Amino acid sequence: MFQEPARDTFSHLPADKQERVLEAALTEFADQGYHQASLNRLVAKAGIAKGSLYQYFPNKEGIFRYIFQIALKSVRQTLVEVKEATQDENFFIRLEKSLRAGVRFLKQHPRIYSLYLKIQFDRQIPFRDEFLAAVRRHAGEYFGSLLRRARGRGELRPGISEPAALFLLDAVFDRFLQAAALPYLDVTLDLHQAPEETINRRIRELVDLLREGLAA
Amino acid sequence: MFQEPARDTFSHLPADKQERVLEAALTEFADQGYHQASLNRLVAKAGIAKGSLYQYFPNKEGIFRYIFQIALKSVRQTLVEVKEATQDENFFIRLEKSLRAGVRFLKQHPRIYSLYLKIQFDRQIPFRDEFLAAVRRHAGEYFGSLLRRARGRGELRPGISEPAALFLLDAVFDRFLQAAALPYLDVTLDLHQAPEETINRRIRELVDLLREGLAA
DNA sequence: AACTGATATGACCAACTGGTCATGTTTCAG
DNA sequence: CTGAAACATGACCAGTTGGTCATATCAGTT
Repeated sequence: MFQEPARDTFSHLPADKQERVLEAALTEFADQGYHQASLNRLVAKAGIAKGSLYQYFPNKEGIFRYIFQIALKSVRQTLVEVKEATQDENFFIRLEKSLRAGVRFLKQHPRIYSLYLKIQFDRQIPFRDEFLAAVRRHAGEYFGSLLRRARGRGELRPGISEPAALFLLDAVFDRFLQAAALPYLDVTLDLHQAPEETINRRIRELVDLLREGLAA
Repeated sequence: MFQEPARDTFSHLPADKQERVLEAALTEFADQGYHQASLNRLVAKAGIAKGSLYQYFPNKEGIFRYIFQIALKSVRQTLVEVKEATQDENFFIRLEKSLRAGVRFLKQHPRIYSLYLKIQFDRQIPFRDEFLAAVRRHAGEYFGSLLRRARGRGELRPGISEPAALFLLDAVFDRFLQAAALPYLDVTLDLHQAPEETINRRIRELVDLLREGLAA
């Protein structure tokens, strides 16, 4: 899917310089999105010359792709870890733990999460479709795997539509993280910058609703 | 919350000219978002001179605010209509009809919906917080009203957390519309440009999950 | 016809963008 | 010590942006 968008020069750089450039790039893209990101600001932040940037990467898009690859790798790793760590537990417990892991990721990597949101809602990012498809595929595989395992163990109500269930989980999960990351996006949960205890209580309430439903 | 961002001159304009300008502005902002929107393109689309635009509005932000007000009014009206039309029906039926109305709105006003998405994920839109708060408040009041009515009639499982339920509804609703409007945003439902019959089936499946839950 | 205030116009401006490139500087093998 | 390849640099470029303004045109009143 991705060919290497960085030049050899970049990989030969001293590690701390690479780090500085990647840090600056991640910050700039996460703060500004793709189009609004300014390479002039980026090089200033990284403390390198404009020309050097073009020795490391072919163009703006190349930098963006490189950053995105790193971000995606980080997400993938987290998903795998949670999946393995909860392998033998009950489905709804796994949901809770997945949500908690998501919130943790978001606090540890706020810029990666912000980058993801930017991609999601800025059409005309080059290759945006590829990027989004990759992320969604990961999420879909993750929840799909959890769902099938749960069904195999008889933890699910028979006859429910798997695509619908997958959609529901993805929607709630995604929105929960958004609400925890951004103000104004949750109606009444006040998740934004809430203490961990509050967040965990909300997670339990939500999973309870998913498990038992709303109806009397 | 909003003072009038358009100049008198604009309101004195012949209706068809106003229409042309507003059409062009809505299209440009919906397609490009706030920052990416180009006033040069806008005036070209509207068929007016650059200077004229600045006779009608004080600046770019003023145009944006004006467009947003119109869009919000349109959303508000739709919500009120659905609410009144379904007043006496069962809560879960109302949910289904709300979702269907949402999808209908989205097909009829794709640019308004796109505008909303753009606002949601572009920090640094001027007064973005005001805008988002206004939208969320409407959604929250709508679902809150439905929920309280349902509880009053004993249609809800006792003891469920209202904020959590509200969050759940808002999340599913919002994501469902997003999935219907954009490709790549739904994992497996394939709502994007799906025929109405498919969409309605998915709505029923989803509401069923919300009603009865996932657990065996 | 003459005057007047509202409206229309597009050349123009400073600021900024992504990207280039001639010219230095550093590194290191022979 | 020499030479050449790798790397660094920032002035520079064409293009675009939001916004201005002197000037022209129009509509309506006297």
